[in-house]
Amino acid sequence: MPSSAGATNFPPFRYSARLAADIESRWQDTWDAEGTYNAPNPAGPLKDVERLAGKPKAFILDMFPYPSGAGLHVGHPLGYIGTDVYARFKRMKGFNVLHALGYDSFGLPAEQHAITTGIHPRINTESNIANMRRQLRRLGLGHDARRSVSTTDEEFYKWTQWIFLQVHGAWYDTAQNRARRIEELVRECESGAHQLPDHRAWAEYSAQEKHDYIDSHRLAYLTDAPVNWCPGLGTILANEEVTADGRSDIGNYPVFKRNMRQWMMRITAYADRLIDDLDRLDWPEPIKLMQRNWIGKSEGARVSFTSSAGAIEVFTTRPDTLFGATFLVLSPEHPLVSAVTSADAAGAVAAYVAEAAAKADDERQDDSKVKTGVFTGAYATNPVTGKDVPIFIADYVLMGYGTGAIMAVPSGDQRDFDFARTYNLPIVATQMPPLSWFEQRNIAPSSDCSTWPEAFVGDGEYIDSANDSLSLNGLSSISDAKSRMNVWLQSNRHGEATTTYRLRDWLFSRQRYWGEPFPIVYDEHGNAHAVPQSALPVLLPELADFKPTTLDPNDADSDPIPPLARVKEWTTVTLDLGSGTREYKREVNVMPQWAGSCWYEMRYLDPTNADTFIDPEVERYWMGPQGEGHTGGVDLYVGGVEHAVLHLLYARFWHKVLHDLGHVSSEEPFHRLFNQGYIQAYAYRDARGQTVPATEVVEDNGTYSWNSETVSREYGKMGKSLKNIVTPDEMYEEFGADTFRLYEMAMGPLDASRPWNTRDVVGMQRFLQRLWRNVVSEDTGELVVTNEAPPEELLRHLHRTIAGVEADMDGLRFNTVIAKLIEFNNALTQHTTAVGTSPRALVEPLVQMLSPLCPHLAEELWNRLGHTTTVTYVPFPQADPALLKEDAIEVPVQVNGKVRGRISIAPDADDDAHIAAAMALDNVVLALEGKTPVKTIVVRGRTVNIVVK
RNA sequence: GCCCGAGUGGCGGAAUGGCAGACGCGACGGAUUCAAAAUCCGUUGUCCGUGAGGGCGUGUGGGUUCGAGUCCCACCUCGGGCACCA
Repeated sequence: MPSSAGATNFPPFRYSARLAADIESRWQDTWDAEGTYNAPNPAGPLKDVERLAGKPKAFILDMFPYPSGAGLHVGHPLGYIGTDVYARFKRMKGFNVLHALGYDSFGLPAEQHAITTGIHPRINTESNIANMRRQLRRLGLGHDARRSVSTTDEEFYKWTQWIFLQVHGAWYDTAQNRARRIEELVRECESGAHQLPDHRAWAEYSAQEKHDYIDSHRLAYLTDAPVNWCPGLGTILANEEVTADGRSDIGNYPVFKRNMRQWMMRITAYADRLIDDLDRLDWPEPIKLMQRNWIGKSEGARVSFTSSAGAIEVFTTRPDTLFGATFLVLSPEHPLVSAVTSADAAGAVAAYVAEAAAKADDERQDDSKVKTGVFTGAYATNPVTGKDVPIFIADYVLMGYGTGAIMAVPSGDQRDFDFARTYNLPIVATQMPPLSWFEQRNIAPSSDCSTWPEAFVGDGEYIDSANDSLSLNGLSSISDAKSRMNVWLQSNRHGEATTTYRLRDWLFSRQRYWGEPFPIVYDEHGNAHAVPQSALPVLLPELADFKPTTLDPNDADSDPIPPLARVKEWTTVTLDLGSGTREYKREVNVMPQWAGSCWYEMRYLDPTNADTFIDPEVERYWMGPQGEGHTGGVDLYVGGVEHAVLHLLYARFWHKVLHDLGHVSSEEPFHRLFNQGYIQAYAYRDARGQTVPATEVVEDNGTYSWNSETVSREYGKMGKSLKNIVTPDEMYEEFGADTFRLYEMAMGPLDASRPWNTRDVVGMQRFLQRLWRNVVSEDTGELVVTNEAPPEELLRHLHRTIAGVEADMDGLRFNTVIAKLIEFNNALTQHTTAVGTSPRALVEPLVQMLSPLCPHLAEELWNRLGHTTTVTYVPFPQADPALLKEDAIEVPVQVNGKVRGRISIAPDADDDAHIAAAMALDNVVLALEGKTPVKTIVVRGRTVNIVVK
């Protein structure tokens, strides 16, 4: 029925989903068979020097995907299509392009899946990867398949472990400002070149003391770090998995914040370089800002206040306001809390400390909450005023930042101001705010802070800031006042200028199974030793049960038993590490998922190298610095903003360590970064709050209904539970991959998030159908292209299009590329419809420009046009400047900024010609009637504006 | 709460400080058709006007400028990150 009706009328050679599927699978097979997208290396197993042929290189990279069990939805490939289009464009511009995709396949979801199903995570992970490869192959991405590595491959994680050993085997030399091999530190200790902290010589250190001293300098080191320990689940929890009242999200077990022995990475040693080198990266400014804020460098001072319990060191970023410090606040965890607390206050203080321990850090710092705190009953002395100031404890002060103690200057800090108001503490101004500050707040200027509604932060003249040997009075800049105060503090031994960072060292241990084992063993004294490189990889042992061992939920002092700890035959190992064959215990934690994603891009470059993680020559070619002062790194890195801080910071840190140790020539992993947006979707709920299938919802004038029941709409991610998933497979079925690719690129700028709307996809299919018809007859399948000379106007239009498309492609503005191609194709369609044929001189460049976006269709048309080789490496069309020049352009004429008409004028006409033409317009004459022109502004070729009174 | 970003027709969006709404969807009208689909052509921010034309319009309020979607200040709403999801 529908088939017979359709079959009789439907043109046999129309570009339909079925024809697209046929074209697409044929070309995908051809590309695979011919290795069309294989990129040659200058050395090593993938060496092919002939194909390098003096081309410039472009290393284009997508953020490392996790192979999810749910498969892809249409939101996932957005970035991959974007990089593919760009990579194809660069190939046509003569670049040797490397584009590949691997899998970040360790991690929690696979482990959770294994726990619930009992299926080994490797089996599950591999089938997920296979499914994702199938879905992506169908998209026609031009990836070099030989370079698709997975972090769970033994040959991959061997090198992750090797890099861990490099970090472990290094220390940071602050004098040279770089990492060096730990053996060099040992030699410097032995020779006396290294300054030891006590007065003894290295030779006087015991073997254990030497070991401890060296270990304490490593970039990977063991320490007691605070974690959320949940014995009821047997695991450590993320902050987000802990509820506000300190229990586990899952199971509602108690969670204890306590210290545990963990591997850490000394990323703080690189804080300055991680900040400074941002200046040399081509990254979006907001991302750089987020990294700078995350590292949180602040220059300030440590100031020592004397108290009954001894000196209390505070860190402040505003030493210039020390004269206004009217109380001190210690973190509840501060070691001096119990020593300073008076007998009277002891009860209240102990209760507050316990309460604070149960809160999460982010909750404690929530500035919207009322500040809480308790007076300790003790006082300290302000070193500049000599006055006694009360000591409080309050949970908004965190132990992990600065010294865990602050001097409170309520007149100059809003949190201190709130606290002072709550507890009736004195507020003393040390700076006079400018008049405008008072005006905005509708109060009379006064240095009496009782009239102030809030603290003043900014440059203002210093007042009441003097003692016998120091005066800041009359200064008006914060930095001048700071440096004068710092000099005074230093010379009077009350403190010193210092720099602190918000950045903390990186906690690197996970009490899990599905991760890289550490290449570390412990001797009978508990000392950690590196496994020799020859013993890598340290393979993950087989396991049948992946559950963490659960313990008594209320026993805060128990220790986690990670899955690996249960594999007795694995944990005990006999090795000769230089002191004879002995028995050692393996480290039973595993690395975090970040580890693999910190260096994977380098393995793409040399995926099969068995001798080294990457051949230095290969690294230099693809990632090396491109000139003096250039950091080197990936030429384009595309991924979501959600990785703005952590992944990008960790990867930069590892890269810098490898650079310092001489393993890589580049200083940074990712030279240019671009953040793609998200494709989101609408979801609908009925009156009971149940989600209903989004595809079945109908819209009528702003109201939505499902089964004639009104439903409410919400906007967010695609997800199974929201019943709003659309998959690429559905799009391949309904439209074909090229239409799907085109729609994803056309729906908005790559860096913006937008909602998916299947209904709109047909617009792109119609465009491709029109384009197809301009080349191939729908009825006969014959070419409709001839060698006729193209009309002048269309030729000009083509060259305007080429120029615009090239610029937009370079700027990753694929949505406007597509708009320009559609405009040109629409113009061509008019000609072709009228004449019956299309000029080859217009069709071929159009097909070439389309090919990065719709590679299958372009290959097919290119082939039908008589070409026998792939369109992939055909040079991109060039715009002819002679055809871009216009005889006359249209310029709007404004009167007082309002458009009153348009003039047509030569593009190189002078100001007077513009004005004369503008004044001659009827509508302008009308608008000027009875008014006096006072000024005329001409922006040549842009606008004429006549200002009248 | 803190840090970063975004708000433009019915919808997705376009616009080096210089003609707001390119291109696509939808809607409406026409051609074709026995009819429909498909295709092709046209209209489509809004209000006033038969028309030429004019008023108003880029989340809200202010400011800078001859001129502001674009720059500055404040506010509102939404999205991302906050260290064991990665």
